Amino acid sequence: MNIDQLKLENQICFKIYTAEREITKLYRDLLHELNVTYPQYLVLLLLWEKNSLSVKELGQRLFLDSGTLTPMLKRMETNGLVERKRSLEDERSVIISLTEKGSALKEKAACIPSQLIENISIKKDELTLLNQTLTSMLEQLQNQSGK
Amino acid sequence: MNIDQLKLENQICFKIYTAEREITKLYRDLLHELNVTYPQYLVLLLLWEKNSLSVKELGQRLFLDSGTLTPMLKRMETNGLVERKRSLEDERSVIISLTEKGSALKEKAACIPSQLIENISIKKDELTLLNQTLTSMLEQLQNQSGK
DNA sequence: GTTATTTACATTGTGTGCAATTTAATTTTG
DNA sequence: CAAAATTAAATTGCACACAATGTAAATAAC
Repeated sequence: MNIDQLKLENQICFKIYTAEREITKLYRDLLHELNVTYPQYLVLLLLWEKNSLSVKELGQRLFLDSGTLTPMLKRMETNGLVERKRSLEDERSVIISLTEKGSALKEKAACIPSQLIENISIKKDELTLLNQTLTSMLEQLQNQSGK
Repeated sequence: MNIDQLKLENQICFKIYTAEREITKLYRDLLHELNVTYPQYLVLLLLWEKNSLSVKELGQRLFLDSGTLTPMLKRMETNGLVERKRSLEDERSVIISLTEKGSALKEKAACIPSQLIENISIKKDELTLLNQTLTSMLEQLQNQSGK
């Protein structure tokens, strides 16, 4: 094993850990006006595509479990962004749907992806490459933890 | 703005967010035997290099503030890994140093970096490139938030 | 058809992560 | 040197993230 790999600064995992927090910080500023957190914004992104989704579906898309989602969705309900209703077909399932207010936020949020890219200011080539590398890394990781 | 950028799956930030959690999960397994969390392991990495550091120095290296570090270091103290002492030169400063137990963990942890790389199973070229890209991205982000 | 198993959420408890504020020590300023 | 400003930690409060467990509904097994 290379001795340099023991140095914190050279560890890819520490970089990803740090990058995640820097990005969340950036989103915090951008989302401040909308009064939502980054994980809540992710939920909204999915609901803006498809007006209602079950907790299970949200969890599958975001890789989050009910221990995280249930309290988060309750906070979003309290803030008037979503509704939570038991499914009629399957009483175990809870359907999350956008309220008018939650739906209306979509317009306010339209500028966020471009603002974000601007702030990251990464070259398009690099972005594509980074995306590819992370995608294959994620596949590895998620297959492994699935075992 | 490209419409595809609105899709969750294409968002680089979501990938980084997800990768961070997958990596932390992987570390959770690897660190289970040592009975430390990933952030605690990061503190130990720094202390294994230099036996004692102030909370401020730890914060600068890890980009964490006292609100995170103070309770975390107290937990590590409770678990017998570190000691916390006020600096004699500057009473505002708290010096964190390794105990025998904390020091001894280094050997047990020696195999972790290689195990991790194995689990991520990324090509060496890709790893180098990923590291470079994240490094420059982090510089951008950290310069910006410093403003 | 009843029992066993599985499934979908909810709950509990622990550990970050960070904004905002407080406290005490040190530096800087006038 | 005394008052003001700065600095280093600690504290408070909130929001994830997740393991472990509980609960009720649906499905599978027999």
